[in-house]
Formats: sequence, structure tokens, C-alpha cells
Amino acid sequence: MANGELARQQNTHLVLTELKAACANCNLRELCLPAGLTDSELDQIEAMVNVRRKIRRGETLYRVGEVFDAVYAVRSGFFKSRLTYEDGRDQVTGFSMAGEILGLDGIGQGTHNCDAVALEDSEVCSIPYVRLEELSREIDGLQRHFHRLMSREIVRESGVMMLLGVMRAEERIAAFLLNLSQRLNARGYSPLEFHLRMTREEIGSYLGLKLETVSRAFSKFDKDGLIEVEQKFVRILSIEGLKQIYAHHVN
Amino acid sequence: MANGELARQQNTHLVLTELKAACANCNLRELCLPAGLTDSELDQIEAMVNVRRKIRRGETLYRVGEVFDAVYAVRSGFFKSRLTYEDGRDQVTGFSMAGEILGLDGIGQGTHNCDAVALEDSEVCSIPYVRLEELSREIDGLQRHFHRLMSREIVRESGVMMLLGVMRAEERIAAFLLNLSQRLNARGYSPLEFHLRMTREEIGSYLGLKLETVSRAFSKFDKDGLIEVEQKFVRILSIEGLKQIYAHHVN
DNA sequence: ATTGTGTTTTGATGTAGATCAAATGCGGTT
DNA sequence: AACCGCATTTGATCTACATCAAAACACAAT
Repeated sequence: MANGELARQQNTHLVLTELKAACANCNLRELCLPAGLTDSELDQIEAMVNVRRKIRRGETLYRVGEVFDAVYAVRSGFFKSRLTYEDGRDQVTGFSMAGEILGLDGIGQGTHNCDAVALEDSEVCSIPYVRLEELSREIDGLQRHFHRLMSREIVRESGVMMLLGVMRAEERIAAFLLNLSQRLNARGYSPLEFHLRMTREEIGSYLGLKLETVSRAFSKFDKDGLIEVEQKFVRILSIEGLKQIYAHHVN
Repeated sequence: MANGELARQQNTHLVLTELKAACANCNLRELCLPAGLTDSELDQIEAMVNVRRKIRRGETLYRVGEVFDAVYAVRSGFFKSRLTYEDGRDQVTGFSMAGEILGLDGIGQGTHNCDAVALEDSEVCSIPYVRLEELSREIDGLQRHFHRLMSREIVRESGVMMLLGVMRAEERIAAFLLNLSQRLNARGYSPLEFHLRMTREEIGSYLGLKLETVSRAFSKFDKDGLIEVEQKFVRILSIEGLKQIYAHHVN
């Protein structure tokens, strides 16, 4: 492009102000950041969040074995985290949407422990870990917030362990749909109608099921009037009905 | 006892000095604490670890819903962490041995998210979370160490997710034995001979299997000359053989 | 020693979900 | 419009593990 240079010059200013004002104006602020920050604390935090990065659908934010030096806040888009076993079998360990933090698994060994793959064009804020360490020594609320985020990830994972360890196929899928619904709701989206960003196979991998089993459960829920499914579009007709799926298990 | 009072008086001094010197002399120090602490930092940390608590076999260190105010370092003994579902089904989410940290799940919501049950008479060091927050603002190494511990717990759990999501029964059990072996080895115990502290049912719950399946796998491994099992006693005859169990899966 | 209680082993049978297979549908490319 | 590659659905069959059942064993209490 002939006017690429000009465009870039104009952008320089735009990008800088955008970065400077980023967190204060971000509608995901209450998800990413602790409440009750002073203006100067917010300034410090904004200075720390120094890079926005765009990830195209299908590309990875990081991969197993890469050096860990930052955690990421999802600004827009959708990710899966994936662990691949030596023989090629893989396990989706989580799905991340706007306002959620990715990369916490890397702190322990200093290298990333899974792949984070964008399931749609996405944007993340990059937060260098050494800066995060420094700042959380200065800002009590940030320290605690960060600890909470890690702890919640531990709790989330033990929930998945329970799902994989004790629930039956339809229970897992009902739980999965309810969880998605609730997270979308927390972000101001409809909890009753949404587009799945992942394939049946990815859902299956997350839930420890085969894609055919996922598909059959969707069809069954549809037939039973609990949901309407059409490809990736889902409408929940009965939250209560889904909840009951895993309430009346015969032990 | 008639001389209980006297014994307690003598103990007062003993206990205090024991606490004062606790971490510096503790043989689990390199598991619990960061390396390279100065003497004064070590003093501060020792002051923070202010309570030793004994938990009898079968008793709980904490339960779901209890207020979280401390994390615990296992000094001796063995614990399971357990999540109970509304209908009574439960999932063992982990086993903890000396030098490991319990309770990290509580930070997120301020209440414990699982039960921690002693599988044998055990002792823990109690570390009040607010003191830990304060100190990790002052001691960089402690902050990082704590973050690492949490991150490793996240990684451990995603490993279990893979185990539950993609492995077959015998693979899970081989992986379980190898993991135990490796952790015992890191603590100076024999990696090849050990006593299981948990029942077949608890192993099964952890691995998403029924106790009969666990028992059958043990018998099979024994018959195949990979291990010797006699009740809770296990001798590993071929580490390599166990590793191969989950190497040659037909995808 | 004896009784009781809980754990483990082993066998016989059942089943939830995997696997195999084929048809249908959809989005992107030429 | 026609084609291709990929995702999804649905049916038929298979199988790994669960379930059911019973015996053997370990350990604690009396």
C-alpha cells in the first residue's frame, strides 16, 4: 500500500493513547482488575499492560515448552487450552473468553505447559510477569486479586476433575452448557442464546467424550425440549431442565 | 495423668524453641521454602509459621465451606483432598504428602472448596494467609515461590484432567504408581517399595475408576511381573514396564 | 480364639459410550 | 454453479469398564 507509512504514523498516536487509557476504560475491568484502585495505582497498572496482541483464528498465543514471561488477559475472542500427549491424543483443558486470564500454568516451570489456541480472531493484553510481581508487591489489592485468579483456576480445574471422574455423558454436557451460559451472562451476553466457538470434537475432548456422543446428547436435549441446536447455534429453553439432568442420578 | 501440668510447663519452652527453629532445621525446607533466604528472612518466615497442628487418621484438616484463613504445609503424614457432589458421589482430587501445600483452593472465594482428610496420623504447619501476603511483599523469593506453588498445582490438575480424559484404566494406574514413586523418591524414600496410604476405592475415585478395576489392574501388573502387590504394600519391579503401559496405545 | 467390620480379590454379566460407517450439510475457492 | 474439505448427524455394532455377587483376607475389639 502506498499510504501505509502515513497510516502508521497516525496510528502511533492512537495506539499510545489507547494503551494509556486502556484499563480505565476497559469494559472488562471488573473481571481483570481488583476494585477500589486509586487513580495512580490504575496508572501504574496501565503502564504494566504494555502490549496488545492480535491472534487469528487457529493461531496459538503460546505453545508447550515456550519460555513463559507474561500472562494474558483475553480482551476479545475465544481460546482453548490444549495438552497433547506423546502419542498424539490430546485433551482440551479449558476454554477462555473475554476477561479471563491465560498463561498461569507457565509460572511454575518458567515454560508454558499447554498450547493456547484462538478459536476465533482474538485480542489479548499482555502482562509481563516480572512487572506483575513488582506491582503486586506495591498494590495490595493487585496481589490479592492475582492470588484469587490463580486459586479460582485451581478450583475450576477440580470441578472439571469431578466432571470427568464421576459424571455421565449427559450430565457433563448439561454442566458444560450451563457453565457457558453463566459466563456469557456475566459478560452481558444472553445466557440463553449463543454461538459455540468450538467444534463437537473440542467439546468432547474437554469433557472426555467422543464427538458422536456430544452430538447425540445435543440431539436428545433438543428432542426433549431442553434446548434448540442448529450447528453451532444453541438456544437454551429450560435452564431448570438442564440442571435436573445431573440432579437425578441413581447412585 | 497426675503430672500433666508439669509436662505441659516443660513443653512450653520446648514448643517455643521448636517453633523458632522450625523452618531452618526442617528437612522439608527445600520443598516448602525458596532457596537463598538470608537468616533474617528465614526468621521472619519462621515467625509466620506459628502453629503446628496434629490431625488424626480419618479427621479433616478443613472442610468445604469453612472459612479460609491459612494454607498448610504437610510436615508428616498423608492427606487426600475430596470433593463431594450433591448426590453423594465424590471425587478424590489429590493426595498430599510431606512437603506439599494444602488449602490453595480457598483463596479464591475465602472459603475452602474441598475437604482435606488425613489418611494417617499427620502433622501440618499452619501458615496464616494474611501473614503470607505481607511477607511475600517483603521477600521477593517468597512471593515467587508461592506463585510457583500455585502454578504447579494448576499444572498438576491439568495432568489429572488428561489422565481422566484420555487414558485407559491401566494407563491411569501405571501413571499413578509412577507419580507416587517419583514423589517418594524426591523425599528420600525408596521409589521402588512403598505402602499405599489409601484404599483401592480412593485410588479409583482419584482415577475415575471403580475399586474392582483398580484391583484387577494391580493383579494384572503383578502377574505380568511389573510389580508385586500385597494389600497396601507395593514393590515396583520394572519402572520401564510401567512407562510402556501408556506408551503403546493404539490411537 | 472369636467375632465383626471393612478391604481386597476374582468371576459372571450388563451397559454406557466408543468405534465404525455412511449420509447430509456447510463454508470457502475457483 | 460446482467442487472440496470439514463438521455434524444418525444408525449399527463392539468393548472397556461398571455392576453384581461371593469368597478370602486383615485387623481391631472382646
